[in-house]
Amino acid sequence: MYDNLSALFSSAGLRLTAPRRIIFDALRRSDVPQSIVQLSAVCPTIDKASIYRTIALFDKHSITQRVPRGWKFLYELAVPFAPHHHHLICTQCGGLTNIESEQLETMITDITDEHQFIPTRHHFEITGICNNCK
Amino acid sequence: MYDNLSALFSSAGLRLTAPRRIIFDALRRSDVPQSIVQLSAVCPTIDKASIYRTIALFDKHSITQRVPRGWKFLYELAVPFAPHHHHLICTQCGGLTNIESEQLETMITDITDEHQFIPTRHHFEITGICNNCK
DNA sequence: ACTCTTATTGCAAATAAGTTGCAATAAGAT
DNA sequence: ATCTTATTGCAACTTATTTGCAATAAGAGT
Repeated sequence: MYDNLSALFSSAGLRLTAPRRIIFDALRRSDVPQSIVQLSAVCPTIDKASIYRTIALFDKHSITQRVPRGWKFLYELAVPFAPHHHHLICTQCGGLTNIESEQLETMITDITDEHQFIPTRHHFEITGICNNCK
Repeated sequence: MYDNLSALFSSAGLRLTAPRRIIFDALRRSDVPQSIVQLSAVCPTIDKASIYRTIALFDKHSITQRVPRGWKFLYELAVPFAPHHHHLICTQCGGLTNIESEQLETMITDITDEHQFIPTRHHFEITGICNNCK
């Protein structure tokens, strides 16, 4: 499974080190996006500076993607390490539901075509009250 | 025009003070979302702490909305102080195009209905290369 | 208009978040 | 096995955000 990562890294002149593997695993193990603080707690052997550097690196190479949540960002694995998806966020329980929408993806093409815009990424999320909490 | 604000504030037991008016005006004057640092620069008479407190307040009362940009958040007026819209963001020039999409709004209803979810807000943006930059 | 109550401000200090320089370490190529 | 150099941990540092508190000023009541 690191084959993808390994290839990706070496083609970019980067090394697949223990800290990077640990952080990658922590992200893969979790079913919800993680904050820097959470990652730092889950990976106590790794220095805070390295966590920042690693996330910045992952982000730069699109291994992870930022998820805005409240006043902070969370991080989760991106395609191809996780399926492409979006979030339904419950403001009551904080619960998170992953959604996929073919319709959304085609809509993006419509919009970008209209504006002669070449899309490279997009972000979509809906906030509200989930079924359990209402 | 402050009538809206004024009513909104007093109904929440809040006071429409000079700093709040100044920050509100700064946001309304600008056609693009503003960072805390920018707001602070544009409103030099207002203490940084007050800017944070005011934005937190505006956010809480949905007067403004957060726009994630890079590793930071920007702020812009929300409905009903500005028309509901989304962003096309050019990674080359940093340019920002506002978009509206009826299709998107109806799609949200479809998705939330399916998940028995009550939507209160949503966020959507597309990143890529604009017509001028390609 | 004047007074009173108290929400709000500015200031300064404190805490938290994120960055950087550098010597030591360890990938991965040869 | 050796060598090169990307990467790490550490500590110091800068920047961002929060908090306590006395002074100020909205806005309600008179």
